[in-house]
Amino acid sequence: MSTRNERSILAELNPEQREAALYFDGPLLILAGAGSGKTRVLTYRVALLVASGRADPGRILAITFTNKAAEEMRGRIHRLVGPRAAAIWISTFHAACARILRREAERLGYGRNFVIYDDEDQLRMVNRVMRDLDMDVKRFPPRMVRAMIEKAKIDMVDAEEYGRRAQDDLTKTVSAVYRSYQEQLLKNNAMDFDDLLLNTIALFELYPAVLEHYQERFSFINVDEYQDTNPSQYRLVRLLSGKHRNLCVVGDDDQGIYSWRGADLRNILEFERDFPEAKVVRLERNYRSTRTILEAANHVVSRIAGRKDKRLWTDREEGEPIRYLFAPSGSEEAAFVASEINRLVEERGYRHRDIAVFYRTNAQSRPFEEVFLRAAVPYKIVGGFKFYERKEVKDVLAYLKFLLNPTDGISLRRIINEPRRGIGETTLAYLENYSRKEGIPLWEAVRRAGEVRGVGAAARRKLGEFVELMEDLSRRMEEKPLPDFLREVLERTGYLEALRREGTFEAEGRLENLEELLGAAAEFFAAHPGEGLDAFLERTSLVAEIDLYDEEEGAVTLMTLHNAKGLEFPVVFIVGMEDGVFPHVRCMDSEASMEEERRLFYVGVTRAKDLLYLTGAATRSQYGDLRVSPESRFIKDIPPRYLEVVSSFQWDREGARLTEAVYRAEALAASFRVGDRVLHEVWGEGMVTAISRGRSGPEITVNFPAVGEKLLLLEYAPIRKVG
DNA sequence: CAGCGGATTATTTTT
DNA sequence: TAATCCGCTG
Repeated sequence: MSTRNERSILAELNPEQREAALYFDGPLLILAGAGSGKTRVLTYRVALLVASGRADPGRILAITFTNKAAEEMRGRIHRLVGPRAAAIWISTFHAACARILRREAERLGYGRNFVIYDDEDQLRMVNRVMRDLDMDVKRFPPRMVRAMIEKAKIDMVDAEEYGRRAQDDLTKTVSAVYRSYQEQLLKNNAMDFDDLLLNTIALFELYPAVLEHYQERFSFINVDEYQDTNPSQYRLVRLLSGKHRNLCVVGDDDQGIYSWRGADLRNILEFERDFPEAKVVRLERNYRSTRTILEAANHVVSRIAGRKDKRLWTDREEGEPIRYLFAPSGSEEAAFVASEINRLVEERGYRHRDIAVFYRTNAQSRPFEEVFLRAAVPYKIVGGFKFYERKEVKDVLAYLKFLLNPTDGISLRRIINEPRRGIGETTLAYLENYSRKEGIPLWEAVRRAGEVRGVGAAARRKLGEFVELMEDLSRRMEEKPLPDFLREVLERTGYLEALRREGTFEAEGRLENLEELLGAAAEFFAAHPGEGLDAFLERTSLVAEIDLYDEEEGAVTLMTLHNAKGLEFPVVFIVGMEDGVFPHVRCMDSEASMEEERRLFYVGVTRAKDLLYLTGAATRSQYGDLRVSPESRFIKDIPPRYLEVVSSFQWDREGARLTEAVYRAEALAASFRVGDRVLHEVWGEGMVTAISRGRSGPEITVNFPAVGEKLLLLEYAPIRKVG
């Protein structure tokens, strides 16, 4: 195994990169524009710390935005310095906190095998708490309450504080739920995502000796994507770096796109105020994009107020113009993208995996999937239906969480009657009531079902069987290798059996997913021998969308713009360029959120190396209705000299054929609204009750007093608007 | 208690 | 449109 010395590592950096990678005396801010080699600098910096002997690998902490980024960085550092890379802490904030809490949580009253609740678990808990408190869930929707609690946590406002600030009915309600929710989580030995950060902060603040231990331990701290850190992450960074102040943050304020999740751009904008002695290095040379793409990107963000001044440059060639199409309809937009992809692959030698399609919201992937299937374009979607959020996967994980931590009532509730074992809502209500009254975990109440009033003989017997099964499985967990144990859980609980019996297409898919889960588990335990079930569960809770992305596959990648951060592709399509879609309607009413949308656009544009396409559609069918939008205002941010406008009728083959017919009907559809009065040649006057999209094109539903409601194909219906 | 079907409702981005 | 919820029935 050959590892690299300091000199050969440095040879691969430009002067600014080298300056940043070699600065080890106190706080350092690296302002790194898109494509400027930011990850490279961070990687090399850590490698240099190790290679030069300046820091023991175990005393370096590197925080990345996703697990995938962490693994990539570890791989790259490994290539530079060899096996020493294994001792470096490289992870996301959440994973690092989870790791610390595994060791220290008992000080806060949690067991060390606490479980991590995801959004869905959280919502269930909020629901349960609200029901217990007899709250009006119509007036205060649990989803909203959950979001408000989450917001409070992001701002580090605890239940106490929230209660003091509560003014109106809504905040008072949320305050009561928040308090009880937090109590329940503790009782269940569970933490939600935000708790991982907040509890770590609490740990450090309550136990100065513990803080000191970790301050000592992490003598070099590096944080990537610093522009997307939130207040609690900021607090953690301040705490950990408080002693040695060897803190290096890397980021780009122009790429801050997570303020809706609590990220605060001030963290990066005011770094120099926080650390007056900080050194600042700017990386402005872009190695990724053509000059056209880069210039366009510069124009997109140049109008944003209060940004750190920087201007990216490149010595790459000018490149081809950005192609822009505003299609008559969503299906034509998709058809254009598909035919263009085919052309790029057949005539210009691009591979499918060189190409990406970005959109604002996950729901926008559908029309592309449909057209890609028809046009035989291989594709894969990042995000959307998340593997670890599928019902069957979550069910099985709930079994494991429960076996590991029987105080976890949310998981128990989830599995106690899944598959159906005749333990219904009524029985559960008795049990939950009992557990609340006695102050014992739900599981304890289940075991004592005999003493619980109201539980009938049949239910009691079924509960007894369930208890026996769980206790037996819990014993087996110790004895068997974990992958085998997983299969045993699936078999003995009857979960697989129930799915097999169902025999539907859907059940088949679920079975396949479970096989995949077993495979993932086997893989995990092979890669991490000696790790337990808790480590596997932690991994499954903290995976991000992008972590599951594999760039080796020969397929076009479809993903949201948010997921695209940090990636690059030779060819990029940004679709749905319409006001209301991108920028999204919900962001158009405030200046701050419009700026964030603009930064999101900037992120998308700067992913492209050689070719960039922007496409939009005048009409789309949405929620069974036809919606009409103007082109995105972002298009006007790009000087026309960089754009080549593609006319709707310009493209060839399938595109052209599709267009003619669809265009007529779509335009027609756009001219009708629900509530319009129309005149039919035969049936006379009627009122439009719906406009929809059928198999053979747009359809219109009209209610005629004479003959009732009729569904008509717009293209052929002999109708016209009256009045 | 489970399953069905009609009604209702939500539609941003995710660690 | 589609996914979820709710209430009714067997």
